[in-house]
Amino acid sequence: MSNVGGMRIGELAKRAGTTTRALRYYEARGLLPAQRDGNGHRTYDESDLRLLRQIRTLQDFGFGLEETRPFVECLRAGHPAGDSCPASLAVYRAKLDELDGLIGQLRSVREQVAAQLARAEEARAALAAGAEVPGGPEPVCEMTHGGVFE
Amino acid sequence: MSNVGGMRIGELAKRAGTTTRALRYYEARGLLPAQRDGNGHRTYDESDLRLLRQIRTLQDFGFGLEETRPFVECLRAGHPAGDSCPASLAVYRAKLDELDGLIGQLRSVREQVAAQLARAEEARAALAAGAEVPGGPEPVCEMTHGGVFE
DNA sequence: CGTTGCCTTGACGCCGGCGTCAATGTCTAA
DNA sequence: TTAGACATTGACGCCGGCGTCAAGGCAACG
Repeated sequence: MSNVGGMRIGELAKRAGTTTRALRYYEARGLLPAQRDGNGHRTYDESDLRLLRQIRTLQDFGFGLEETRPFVECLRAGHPAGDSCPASLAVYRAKLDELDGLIGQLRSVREQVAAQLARAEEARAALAAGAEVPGGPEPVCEMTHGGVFE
Repeated sequence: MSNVGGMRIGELAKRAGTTTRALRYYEARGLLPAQRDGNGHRTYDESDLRLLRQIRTLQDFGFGLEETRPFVECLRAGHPAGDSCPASLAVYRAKLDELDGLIGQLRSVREQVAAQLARAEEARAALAAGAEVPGGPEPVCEMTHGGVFE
């Protein structure tokens, strides 16, 4: 059943498009344990590659490492896909909620910043117009005039 | 011109809704320098409060400390508002771009996660339907059945 | 026999914005 | 006098996901 194609950490890293440092980190976190050969070198097989790819995919989507754990365990349990298990689906849903909340916040902030910008630009336009009027307000500082007083 | 109402760090922090630690941090960053009294205690006046409020407002909007600097310097230069200066407007615009990019990314991720979730749910529905058929696929593991094999 | 190349563990660095001690000083009220 | 409430500087901790360096081991190749 399990593939015999043992590879070492460098090769696995390359094939998954990541680094050996990351792999050791995953192992330290208990996310991707490795077999060892006679020299103490980590040994991985094809199924490890699948687990690792699952991790990487989720990471690229912005999932935290802990959030990938259910997917990895699901795969290790023999399921056809990392998201074949309820726990994985729960993570999906939680992430959707999180994203919705975040997107909402960011849009709100964006609106307010845009409003501030518009207001400030208008104020500056009003100032410029006032400057054209004889007896307009005195110049405010160097930053509004390109370092004249610098 | 400058207000005589000298207060110490604790009071300023309270009035601005922040902490003394933050104020010392801002000073260390050169963002909000303070006068000292005979005992080496920091002394602030009302104008410092205005600067600090500008910083806090922007921070609440998600601006980094360095991004607040133009606003603070603008105020210190005597302008009526922190965003009366071109440099501040530039920060506004940069932030808008940043937010737009971020929001776009998050929406893209949201769509893909939603699609994955839909796909996975459909797959599970198909599995369940298959189980009802005589001679359906064998049960996959404990995670799909509530810990039967646990 | 030396060099290259892969592997090992351990430990510190980074980023941002402070929180949280620790040890010490100063002023004030009872 | 003593306690309490304020202040000071210095320094380490945190979070996440590694990067990067250090010091060493083992194998294969020329």
